[in-house]
Amino acid sequence: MSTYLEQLNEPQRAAVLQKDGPMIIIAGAGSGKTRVLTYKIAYLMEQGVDPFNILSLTFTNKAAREMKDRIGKVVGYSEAKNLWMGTFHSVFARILRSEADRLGYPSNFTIYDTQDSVRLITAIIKEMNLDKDRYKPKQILNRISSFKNSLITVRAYFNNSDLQQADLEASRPKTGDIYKEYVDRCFKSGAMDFDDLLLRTNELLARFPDVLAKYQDRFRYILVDEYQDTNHSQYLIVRALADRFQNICVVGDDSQSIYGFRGANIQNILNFQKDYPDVKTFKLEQNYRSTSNIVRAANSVIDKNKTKLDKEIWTANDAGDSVKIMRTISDGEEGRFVAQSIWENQMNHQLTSDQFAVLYRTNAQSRAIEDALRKKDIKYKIYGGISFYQRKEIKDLLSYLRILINPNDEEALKRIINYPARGIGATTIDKLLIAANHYNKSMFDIIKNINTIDVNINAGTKTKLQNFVNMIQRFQIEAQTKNAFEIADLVVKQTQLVKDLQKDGTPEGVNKVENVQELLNGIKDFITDKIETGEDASLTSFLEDVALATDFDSDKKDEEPRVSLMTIHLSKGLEFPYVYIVGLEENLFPSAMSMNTRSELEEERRLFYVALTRAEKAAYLTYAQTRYRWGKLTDGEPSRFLEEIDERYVEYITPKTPEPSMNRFLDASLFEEDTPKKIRFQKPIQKKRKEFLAKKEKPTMISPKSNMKKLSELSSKMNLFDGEITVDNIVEHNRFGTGKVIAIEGKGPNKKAEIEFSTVGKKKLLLQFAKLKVIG
DNA sequence: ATTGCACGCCTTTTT
DNA sequence: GGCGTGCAAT
Repeated sequence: MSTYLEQLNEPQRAAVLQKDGPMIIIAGAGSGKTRVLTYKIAYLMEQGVDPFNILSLTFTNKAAREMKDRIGKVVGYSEAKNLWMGTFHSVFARILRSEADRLGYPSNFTIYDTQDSVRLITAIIKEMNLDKDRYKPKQILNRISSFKNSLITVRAYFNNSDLQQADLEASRPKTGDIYKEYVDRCFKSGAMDFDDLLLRTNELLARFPDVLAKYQDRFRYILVDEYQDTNHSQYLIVRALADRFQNICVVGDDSQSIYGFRGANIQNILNFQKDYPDVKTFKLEQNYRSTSNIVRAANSVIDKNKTKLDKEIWTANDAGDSVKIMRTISDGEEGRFVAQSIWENQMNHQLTSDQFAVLYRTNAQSRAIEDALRKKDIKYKIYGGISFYQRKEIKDLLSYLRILINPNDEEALKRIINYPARGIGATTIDKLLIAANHYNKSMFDIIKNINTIDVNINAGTKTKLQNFVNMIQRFQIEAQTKNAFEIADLVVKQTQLVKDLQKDGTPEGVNKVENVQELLNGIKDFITDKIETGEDASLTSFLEDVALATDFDSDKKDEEPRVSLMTIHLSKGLEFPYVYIVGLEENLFPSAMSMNTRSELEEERRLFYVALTRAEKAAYLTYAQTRYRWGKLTDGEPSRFLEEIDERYVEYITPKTPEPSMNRFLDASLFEEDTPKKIRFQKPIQKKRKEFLAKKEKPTMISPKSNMKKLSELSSKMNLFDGEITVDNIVEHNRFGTGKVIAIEGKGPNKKAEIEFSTVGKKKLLLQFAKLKVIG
């Protein structure tokens, strides 16, 4: 018997050794799920199953790579390489590419991201002369997305009077027409959105029995991780593919189902037994990850949910510290508490930053945490949020590359046809769109034949369009002999894209140039990487990677350790020794949008459960009594989840604030700066829960006068207050070096200084953001 | 056709 | 507090 089997506990081993037939593994948080999946695949291969016949669907591409790596260690890398592993989206994008012609798509179809989809829908709403306040593009996209994930095609929609009635009652009778136009336009553009990757796969398997048979035969063993988060569309794909051999193994935890909003159907896991009556069920209930205080605290909360499978998570680990609950006065103080606490834990226990994670409900919360960490000089990395690839300058360059591959890509074309400005304005684009719709051709086709088609565009503009097409076609020819990096580099040079970014001279512009450079480097790395591993290094493959990459996939190693900042959703599947969960306030977590129904609230509770069970050694839960939201100060109540934790496992602590903060400028951080080493919280105090949660600490008011005095004293000491900077000052900027102030303009937050830097020349900087130090 | 500014909406969460 | 859109000015 292989040695790795000895490393498993009883239920884990049983799950690994169950080779054939349908099975479900209910895997509690931290119960060694990945280990089981890894060994299970290794075991299958040892039993003579060809890796070509194994399909493993994971939640992130990174998880797939790591698992492949671990399997490689057991059975050999050359064998493991042949496994099909990846996310639903990336695996089926690959299959769709090779079968695209069946569906009338080009094999190099574009993948539209959410931004592309929203822009297209916005355009359609405008073209249809509909009120964009009534038809909110994002809302419409969500609705279309839920149609697609339930396999409701345009035709199905128009055959379903209930759906149409619902849209009519919502005063959006044209929803179906928008849906139809959106689908048509995507098709004409040779583009699929995220949901299409699943919907079209279903279409492919349903319409072409030979294709279905081919993949059924190919994927004799199918494993699906995070099964609780699959939606109906994914569920149908899996069921179709597994239908012939029925060797289907799904792994999941109903308590960690947190993607209901994007169509995940918890029933998929709850009803698995109904679909496969002879299913074997395994339960992994021993948690190896966390202290028993954390496990018990988490259990006590999730027990409040009615909808759940029967299981009891337990651990043999030590009790460990209590879960700490911390009340702070503001979101600013919350951030400083987190930073201070991380710093102390690092000092006291000799820990590196990568042992810490800060988790929050919404991306917007990261700001306060970032500010505080930066002030303490603690390195961090943000996952999610606005991704690198969403930035305007990056999307613009990528759009050029997309056009080379697929000239029909309408969204890419609209982005770059007049960027950098070449005198092709909105009016011209509108005319082109109308012609494209009229002749049922793509916009690019119209432009290509601009001289033979009857459009009301003047000769000068026609020449400009001609030049544009010629340029694109030149790139296309070059692309046949050059690699992705050389092409991207050529595009940047020929279009003068960087020059355009440079000419505004602002720090933002500099940053954008750096981003473009980073993208070029990224393409270079991609190519080297793929050539080394013998994989597809084409531009198409790069663009697909970009479209489907998650933040974790680009995770660079050999960097210095950093604190991880991310939403709770993104933290699923990860673990950290020290976890801070911030913003535990009513209307934020649970979210105000999710408190209307029991099932929404239960999903929020599962989300909290996921957050808490990320922690190995210690968990800190914080909430703020006031918080800036939409730029306004708002009051908050402690989250109900705090009260739901069994009191035996928690402890309340209060930050010691040296001076109550009066406003943003007179923030406590100003006072802290020179005493960072002092331990800043009081010893943990156990208070009565109700009393603690109910107590409101009102900041003591300082009279505005003394306030201002204190402020200016401080600022003169610390060079942080913009009032100090005047003409002729010599200042220091952390990127541009030293310079002389030439002029000051604007006031309040818009106050700018014009500075002559010795390195980069004249710059206008917003004092609010440019952390300038007066040095003379 | 481009630029600058005011306004409004925004924030759940992601492939 | 931030971004995109729409409108007015040039």
